[in-house]
Amino acid sequence: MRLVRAAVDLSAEQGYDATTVAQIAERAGLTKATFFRHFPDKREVLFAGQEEHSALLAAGIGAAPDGASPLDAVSAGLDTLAASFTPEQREFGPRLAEAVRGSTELQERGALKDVRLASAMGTALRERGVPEPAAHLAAELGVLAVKQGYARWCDGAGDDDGGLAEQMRAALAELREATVALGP
Amino acid sequence: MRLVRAAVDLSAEQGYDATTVAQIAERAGLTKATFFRHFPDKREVLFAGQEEHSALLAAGIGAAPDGASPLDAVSAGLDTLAASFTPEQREFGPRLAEAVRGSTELQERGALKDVRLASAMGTALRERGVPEPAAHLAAELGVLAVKQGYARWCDGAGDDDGGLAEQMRAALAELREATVALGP
DNA sequence: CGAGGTGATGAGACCGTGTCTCATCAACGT
DNA sequence: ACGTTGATGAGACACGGTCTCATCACCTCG
Repeated sequence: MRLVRAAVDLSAEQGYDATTVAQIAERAGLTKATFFRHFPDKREVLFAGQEEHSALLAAGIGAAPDGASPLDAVSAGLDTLAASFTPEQREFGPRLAEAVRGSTELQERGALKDVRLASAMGTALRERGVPEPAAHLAAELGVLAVKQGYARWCDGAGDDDGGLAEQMRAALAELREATVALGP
Repeated sequence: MRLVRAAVDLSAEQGYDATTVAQIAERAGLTKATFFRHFPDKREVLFAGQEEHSALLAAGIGAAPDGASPLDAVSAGLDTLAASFTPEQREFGPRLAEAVRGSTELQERGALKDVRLASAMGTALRERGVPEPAAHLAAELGVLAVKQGYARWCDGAGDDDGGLAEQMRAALAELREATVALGP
């Protein structure tokens, strides 16, 4: 979408906060009113399409084999999610991260997206019979794995350290192992 | 603060989204301009004073004995935080929760506050020498313990099931035990 | 007691976000 | 050619949030 590209570019040039919706629309050859027909608010132009991530994670978790442990199910969710990412999104990641770094408004929206992701995973796990607070916990690990795995995938853009799914699964495994170091 | 009371009352009556800053200020006998001299934005009138929570948690974690495990340190942070809560905040909790339930705007701000909390705890743990990703993980457990412990404390308002610190520590212990149920 | 300083407030202009309504225009099938 | 549909533009509007200037109470110092 031209609007997304315009928003990312302008945010890189002047910062997200200093960029107005009118500017974004103008650079895309449109007007403010049209912008809001495509996105419910200004922040969403950079975060659009994340409800789908929740759905994919939940689907993957639900489709995991019956005997799978909670973290196995989460891992299956990660695979399903990772499969939906395109190479284009690998370049978008760092640009978004840079914009978010400079704007509390975007950090806020990002935090909400993460909460929604965790909530979706928790629900999917509970539907598998995982009790609380294990479901909550596994969901939280899942979110951390998604974020860290995605970050590493974006970083290692050239050198192929494996696909996104591998990065996410590796991150989850590390988190799993770290639980034993938490204490008595 | 009269402004806080006015904001909570109006949010309960009409919902937070349908409440304007001018209304809040008017009910408090003030004006819009004065409202923004006390709070940086509309959301903050309901979430004010949470930077202090981060500081208290970090202080408690930093002051934990040298041999303490990461979760022990978190537990010490919970104690320090819990000690700062007043009975008045026990009644405020459910009212805030109700307002948040009806407003994505407030959910967003709440999510950001949680992220900040986790970030502060993670930093304090890293300063104790806890490596990643254990520090991140312990911080996340800490946030869950704070939220769940606080919720239970508010719920059991009349019947004294123990203080806030006990509720938070119990929640943390449950989370700790749940880690073994996550899978291989 | 009066002059000057300080801090909190009010008044109101101003810009950006987000919503809404009405008009325009191209594409489409009939 | 006609009416329909969908995307867009134009502009009014309410609200959030910032800023400047004026007012007023209070306090201190001479």
